[in-house]
Amino acid sequence: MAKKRPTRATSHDVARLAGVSQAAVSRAFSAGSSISKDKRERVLKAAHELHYVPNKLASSLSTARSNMVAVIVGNLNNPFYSESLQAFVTGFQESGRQVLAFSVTDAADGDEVVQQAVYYPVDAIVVTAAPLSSKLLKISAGLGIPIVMFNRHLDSNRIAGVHCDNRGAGARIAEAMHSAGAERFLIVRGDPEGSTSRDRVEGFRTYLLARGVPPTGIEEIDGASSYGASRDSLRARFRAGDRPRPDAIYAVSDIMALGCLDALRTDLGLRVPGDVMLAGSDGIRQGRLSAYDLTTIRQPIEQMVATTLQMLESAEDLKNPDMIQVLELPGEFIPGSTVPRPPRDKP
Amino acid sequence: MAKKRPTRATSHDVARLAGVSQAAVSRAFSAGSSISKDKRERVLKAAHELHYVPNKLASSLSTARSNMVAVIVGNLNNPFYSESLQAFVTGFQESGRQVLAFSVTDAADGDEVVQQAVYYPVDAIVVTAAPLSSKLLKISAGLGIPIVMFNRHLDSNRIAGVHCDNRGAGARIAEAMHSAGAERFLIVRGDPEGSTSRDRVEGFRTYLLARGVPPTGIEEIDGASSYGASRDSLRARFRAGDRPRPDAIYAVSDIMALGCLDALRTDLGLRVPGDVMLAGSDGIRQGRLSAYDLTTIRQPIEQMVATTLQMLESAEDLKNPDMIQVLELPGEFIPGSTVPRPPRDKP
DNA sequence: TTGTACGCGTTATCAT
DNA sequence: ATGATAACGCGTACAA
Repeated sequence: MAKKRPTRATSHDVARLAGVSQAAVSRAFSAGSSISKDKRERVLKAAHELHYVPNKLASSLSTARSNMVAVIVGNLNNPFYSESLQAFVTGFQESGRQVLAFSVTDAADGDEVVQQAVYYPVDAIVVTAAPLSSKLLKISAGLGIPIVMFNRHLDSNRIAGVHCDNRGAGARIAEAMHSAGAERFLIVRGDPEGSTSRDRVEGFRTYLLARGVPPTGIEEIDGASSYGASRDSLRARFRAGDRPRPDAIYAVSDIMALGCLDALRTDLGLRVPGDVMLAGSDGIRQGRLSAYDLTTIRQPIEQMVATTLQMLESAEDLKNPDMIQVLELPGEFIPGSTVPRPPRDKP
Repeated sequence: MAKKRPTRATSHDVARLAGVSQAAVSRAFSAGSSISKDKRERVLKAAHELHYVPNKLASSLSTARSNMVAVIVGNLNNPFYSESLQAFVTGFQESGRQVLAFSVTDAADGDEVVQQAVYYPVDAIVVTAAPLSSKLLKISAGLGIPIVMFNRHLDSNRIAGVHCDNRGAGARIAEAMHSAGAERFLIVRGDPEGSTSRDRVEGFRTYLLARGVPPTGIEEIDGASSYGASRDSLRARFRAGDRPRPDAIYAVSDIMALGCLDALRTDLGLRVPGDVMLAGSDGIRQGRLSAYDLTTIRQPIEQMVATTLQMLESAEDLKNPDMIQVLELPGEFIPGSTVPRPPRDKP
């Protein structure tokens, strides 16, 4: 009995068995290269026998294309991120590329994670989380790895990216609440470092101030971008009797809004929107479930991912400072049942 | 002005700049190799200047360890999968390994996806989805890549794996419902090819039949492992007036159970558990939200992932047929409010 | 079409 | 401690 060889078969092994050159094996496996039909078949047969599959890592050494893309996401327990990752994995898989997944939970270690990613000669990096401006710039310039920011952007606009009109989203929510008669507003903010939370808060505030709402009428608490933290801190805020309660709450992301909703209804026994109105932003599936039916602004994830993929197709553009584009897509207002709707027609 | 070089710096470039040999550069970057302190510093300085980082792909070519692990998940829109993936990415990241993520949505293309994964010389493959028995066996044997099945198992037990006691889970749910007085049962099944759904259904049925429930008292419909499909098909079943309605529903996974819950309460206006009782399995976060409070059996994801990681540590064992272990962990009964609870004390 | 020979960027072995 | 030099597995010019 032959001893089992511990290492996998190489193209040389196949070549030897098939009685051809190693180059022939390589050709047999690359579509559209000149090789006679019967020779290819002989090679494939031998390959099958040895359980041979080409080693993509080795091939990427010579071609300088790894066909791998690093995707850096935040906490996957936030459905927005897992929905995005799903879209990316599917999308890349279709174009024959693989996703090397990285998760950054603590904002702190964001840079370190990017560092890890860069050790692999990935064809591109997609960043959907982490506040890593300076480092990113250096990498993009120094290593020559194209970077696309998804749902994030830098003020400088020096890195390509796709994101939603978050200022507009905040403003639209403010409008809905204001026109529904709200007067005392509470913002539950997410990561203050992230552009997403910042922009939404800013859009919300700006709209209200322009409508004459006094600055003291807009309060702000922290929700740490999570369901649990939001639920806890909103409950605490409402139980602290020292200040008047808000009548409208804008949680900067849906997952936080759901925490707030459960705090209001379950923990505090309030009616939404009867006692308080509430809205979020993102448009995650969970918010659409009938038990919640959250009023929100939906991010067009599919379209955003598709756009990202397109940007990466023309990767050369990403290295040319003049061709860098930062795309801002509009969000879609989803009128749920947590903010009173305006009457249909004016009589 | 120097022209920007398009390719990334290599150890040779650094060596040249620092005036040392290429080997010295390699040593400077590998901890614990013999190199003088000042030489290392000189190298690191030069490396920093050139934005040099070691290319892990090239290194894995010589070390035969890629430090990459393929994780094949099902649809990430099922929270159970995204929670698992989150745990894997975090866990692997901590031990310096990277996750190459693959998603298989159609059960059909499962084998093809595995094929893709194998092109990369990953150190291991974790399969959390896909019904790919024969192919997997061949790969594990032929390529010598360790495989661990997560939340899945083959009848043959010839591939290492970790999963929950799904038969026990089904039985436990059956017990809760039966002792709460249910008489007509409905099973909403998931992927009939997957061992998970199959085992849970079997455990549920077996328990009831043993308690004298007639086979005609146990109905079965398809939920396609998704929220939407379950909601739709349960609604359809209840609106078809030709058969008596069940008084207990076991949806084989939580995400499906939530679909059923919304169908019952929102679409059909029924009370749960007043009119019908309902339970799921998995223990996803979403089910714990107060708007649902689903009765379920929780899978110990963290523990399952930790065990998987441990198995991979001793990768040699996975190649030795005698050392392959298939671990079955108990699930935890979570008494929610969708199945009536038994009275606390017997008088 | 086919084979030879070299390069991709690292690690590892061997002298020194 | 240090520097040549040989793998690692594959693409690909080049010559035949």
